[in-house]
Amino acid sequence: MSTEDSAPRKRPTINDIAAAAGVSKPTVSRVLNGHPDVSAATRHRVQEVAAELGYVPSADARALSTGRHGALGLLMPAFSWWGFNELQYGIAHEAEKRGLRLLVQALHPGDEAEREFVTRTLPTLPVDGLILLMPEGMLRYVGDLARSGRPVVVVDDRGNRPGIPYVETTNRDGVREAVAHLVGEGRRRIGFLAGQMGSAYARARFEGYLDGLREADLPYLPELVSLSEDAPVEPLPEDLDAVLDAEPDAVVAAWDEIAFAVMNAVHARGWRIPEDVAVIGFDDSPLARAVRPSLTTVHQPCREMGEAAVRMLADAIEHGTGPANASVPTRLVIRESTGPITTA
Amino acid sequence: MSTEDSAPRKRPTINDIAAAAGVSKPTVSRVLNGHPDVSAATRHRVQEVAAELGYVPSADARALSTGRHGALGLLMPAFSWWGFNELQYGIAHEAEKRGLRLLVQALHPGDEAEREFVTRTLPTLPVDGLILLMPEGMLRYVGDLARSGRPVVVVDDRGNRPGIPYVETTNRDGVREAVAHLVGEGRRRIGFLAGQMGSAYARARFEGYLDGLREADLPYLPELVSLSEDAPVEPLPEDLDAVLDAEPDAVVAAWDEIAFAVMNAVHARGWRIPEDVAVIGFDDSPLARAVRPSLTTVHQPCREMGEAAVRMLADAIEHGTGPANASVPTRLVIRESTGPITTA
DNA sequence: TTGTATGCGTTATCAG
DNA sequence: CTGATAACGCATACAA
Repeated sequence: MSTEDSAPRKRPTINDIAAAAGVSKPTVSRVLNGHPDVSAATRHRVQEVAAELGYVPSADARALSTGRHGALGLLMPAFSWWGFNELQYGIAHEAEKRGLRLLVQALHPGDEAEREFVTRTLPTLPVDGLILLMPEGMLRYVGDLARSGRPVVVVDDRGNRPGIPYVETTNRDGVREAVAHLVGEGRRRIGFLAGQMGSAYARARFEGYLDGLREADLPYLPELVSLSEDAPVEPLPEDLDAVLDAEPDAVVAAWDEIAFAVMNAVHARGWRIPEDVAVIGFDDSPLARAVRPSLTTVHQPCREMGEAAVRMLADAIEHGTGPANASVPTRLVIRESTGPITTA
Repeated sequence: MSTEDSAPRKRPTINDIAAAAGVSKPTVSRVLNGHPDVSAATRHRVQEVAAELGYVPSADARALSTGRHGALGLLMPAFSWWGFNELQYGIAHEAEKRGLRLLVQALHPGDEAEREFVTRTLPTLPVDGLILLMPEGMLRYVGDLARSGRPVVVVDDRGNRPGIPYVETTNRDGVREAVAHLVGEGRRRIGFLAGQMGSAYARARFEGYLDGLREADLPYLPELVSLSEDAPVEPLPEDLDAVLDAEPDAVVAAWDEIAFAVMNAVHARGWRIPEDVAVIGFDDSPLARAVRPSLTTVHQPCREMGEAAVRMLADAIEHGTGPANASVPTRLVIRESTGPITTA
């Protein structure tokens, strides 16, 4: 019905525009790239013709000519992470705003695969910069990454690499606020539970706990704290029990998974949440909202972290900016697992 | 310490290789692309020199020359989905195996944004094919997508578009098996709960329920079923209550969220799971494992679905294969919410 | 089996 | 302000 051909013809190039507009190729290029030194008349004509022809630039040709790919790469680990979806959306969104495409590269576990990746596939990626997501083992190679000539940003690095810029969240402050919230509800025996402490953010959150106590002039009671140096992600059941034996009226968990374990243990003892003991987590993973009672927790702004990472990377690509980390603020999300204390 | 320059020199091109190996450019190209008509001697020499120089091909140049980008695009919706991480990992993995890169493009909600996307940014994407993930509103434009000249595959299309190949899971069979499992545990009054039925997979799962009943010679009891035509994602509380009032000894939920709602309602009545009533979900979302009791559910193989999508797309790109859908098999994951019946 | 010439679509350099 | 011309790195006819 319309006048368009249904057969998808060859895409028009700047050559076609040039011919149709009666100007030269470079002039078209200048117009399309917004260069100032073009007469208003020709600029107008060229734009008109370009629109009429349905011109879309060739990313590949541009990349070849400029030496820049106009894209950045996201290296994703093999394991699933609750915040990945949001983080990537933030990255993709911010990248698009800046005219950058997003290339995703899956990382494979295992030494062999990592080495192979760094030496073989990494150099071939047509990207101007890299975002490395919680690389775990990859961290050993992060130096090589940086040396590959392209700027690198690490998101939520566990144990920051010197010289590599990273994006984190306000781990310390977030927990401090959480403690303050509990104090405001009348809690005085506030416990802290963490699993493995091998990461920078775990230590930061513990510091935030101490800050919170200090701020409220509460004493540090070792029996209310478990840092399970060598435990897996969650604290050992006996450590958890030990803390509960000390009868806290609130527990701050270093991350949500721990909070869920706490809630189960508390329920098992027949104690009520939040009447007898309040529970606060960290992350605001999807589970936090779904669990009963729903979990008050420190929201980790994954989408914003992704955006920040892209901003840093884009700056580094354009102005060769050096390492300048970013710390995206958390936000306390109050749900059902906290509330005024009821127990004597 | 080593002999390498630390200053990242200009990347070597096939020109450099040609010069160093004393052959011509095209010869190098042929060797690198595995063309047969090259003498073993030169082939060897070229490969040696290429390795020595640390040559990596330029994806951009190759794309420009061949007219193929060697990449495929994943269109991701703005909302979070529990299976996205796994799905994308499957896509990325399979794409890499086939030497394809993965471009991720975020979709923005809203009519204006969608139209803008299809007409402006979509044509510029340097990809040879597109994977469209549960596009919701985008479905209106899926025709335009296909007409853009590049093959398109839809993952988990709700209400399949004619002519557009899609990847789904065995919704019908999965539920049938779930029912069989319940029957095997002695359940006889098996209910079925769904939220909105506007999607193809919801209807398929209901059919599976009917299949299961039929297979076990169980009667279809309308009072045990709620299809809430116009409800939101979860069924209305009154519908749920109505089904429970009919005293089922098991409930199959069309997806996990519904199962969680069922579990809460069952607990609220003081009934035990699974002793009094068993519950089975569909999806195997992360919550299913975390909830107490953990949820028996039909596992939806997101990673495999991603792999299948890439296979279909790659075939379509290479051989221009027409629409040939894929159905990836589900797997029943038995956890605590089912078990032998105890109630009289 | 190998080399020459040319083209892919764009930007950059340099005259005019 | 504009237009020739070259260059980006690679692949492909075609000729040798």
